[in-house]
Amino acid sequence: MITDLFLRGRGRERMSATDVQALEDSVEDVRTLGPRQLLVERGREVQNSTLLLEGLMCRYMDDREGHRQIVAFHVPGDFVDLHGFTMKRLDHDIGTLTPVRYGVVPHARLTTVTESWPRLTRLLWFSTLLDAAMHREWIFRLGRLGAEGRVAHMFCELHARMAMIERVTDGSFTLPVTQVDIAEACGLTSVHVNRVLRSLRERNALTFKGGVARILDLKVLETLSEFDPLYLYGSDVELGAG
Amino acid sequence: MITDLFLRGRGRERMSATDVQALEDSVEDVRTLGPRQLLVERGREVQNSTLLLEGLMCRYMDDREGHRQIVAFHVPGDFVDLHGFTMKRLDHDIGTLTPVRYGVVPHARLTTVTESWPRLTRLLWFSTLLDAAMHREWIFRLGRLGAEGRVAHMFCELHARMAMIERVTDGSFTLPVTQVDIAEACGLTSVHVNRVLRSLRERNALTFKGGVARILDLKVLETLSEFDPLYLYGSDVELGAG
DNA sequence: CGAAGTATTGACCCATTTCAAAGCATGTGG
DNA sequence: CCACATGCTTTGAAATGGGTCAATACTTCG
Repeated sequence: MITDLFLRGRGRERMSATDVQALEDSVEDVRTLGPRQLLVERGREVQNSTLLLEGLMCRYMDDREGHRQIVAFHVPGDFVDLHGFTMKRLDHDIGTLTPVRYGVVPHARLTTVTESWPRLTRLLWFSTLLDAAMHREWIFRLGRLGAEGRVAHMFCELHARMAMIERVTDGSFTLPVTQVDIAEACGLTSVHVNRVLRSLRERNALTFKGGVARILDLKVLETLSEFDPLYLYGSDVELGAG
Repeated sequence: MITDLFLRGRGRERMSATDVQALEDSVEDVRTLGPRQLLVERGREVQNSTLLLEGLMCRYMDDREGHRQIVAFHVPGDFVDLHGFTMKRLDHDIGTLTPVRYGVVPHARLTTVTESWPRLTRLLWFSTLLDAAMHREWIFRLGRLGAEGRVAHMFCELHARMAMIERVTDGSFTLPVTQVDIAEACGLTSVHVNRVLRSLRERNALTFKGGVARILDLKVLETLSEFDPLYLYGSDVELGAG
């Protein structure tokens, strides 16, 4: 099943067989792309949405001097640009961090879904709102946390998301990003990220080396970052009849 | 028409008469609430969504020590917690800044909308994605802009949104918030907001006094904040057949 | 008139940035 | 298999933007 990881742990389990089938049928094609490639460019009109199957992607905005702000990370199972379905043009770029495999979902098929499968429609809608909830959490961490809290928060969130798709073994997971990427997500400089990572290592809270993150003390990380995973689950999805 | 301001300038104009009617019919009741009141509490289950008709509201998250991060402002015409429809429990609080008048929209009626009015459904979905686009812009401003840029950005955004609902006269609009509120939205202290406002005044860019904002030089504000209103319009809303 | 919230200003402090240099992998071509 | 380039990480020293603390003034409202 191509869509196996979509909303894993957050409503997928309660999808009806017909809804699962309708979702599967919406995927027209599966493609691959290399690392550090641009998939969708800001302002360009889009006709398809992208279901990430394997690899890491991110969404970002560059400022006038080319400084980058990453606004979201995406892991397998994420509908990376489902918002493009109703927005048509995006306000940001979307690129790969690693080599990826992804499903192509034409907007025409999504229109059909909204016309025939109201319950699946609400679930797709819900999945875009989970992204919005993550955005809010990022606003909080940038607005209210210091450097250690921000970095800790990023690792807490990715740890939780990776765990949902069974990508965590023994507190470790592959995260093939650089310290520059972390800086661009946390609103810091890479120099300072380096110092923060050292400090977290010295606290025995976290190691990050060679693209592998190992959580040593989740409690400490959660305390530092005031992390509460509630926002990742959206508590109860209302599937309802339909 | 109660829903007159909903998506004004961003797709409302192209709604069919039946869609407008269906939206009107979804409003069960109109209520009022005083200033600085909590309307929806984080984690509490919600059964209705709120269409703001008059006044100002905001959404916010408090940290462990009670420091507040505002994650969104809402002006008349905004569906403040439409995301509650599929999320059921919110990850943040919602409160009023001024006295407000608002429409109550039961989720049961929204379920009916998704079952009978796919085009209206897509439009409602789109409106929640506009909020997400604003979130991303806030992430950018907190992650990449200095204090002046952040405050300038906030005023640029509110100016544009107020203009869409015809609340701007001669570059001025009512914005009954304190410097503390601005600080809580921009990730600054109120002391520093005060200094930034003085600096913007001395640049002849903006005055903010007694709850009234007057834009003196939008160009300067836009340059300082790298503001581009693209994200507020979503350019073309895909209404499609329906 | 007094109280409480809000705005303003000054002085000092510190977290993070900036600038600069060096160390370490990784990969490519000769 | 070495030479060299490139990109990532690490560390140090100096500079700075914004925070913190503290005092005073202004406004609104009971």
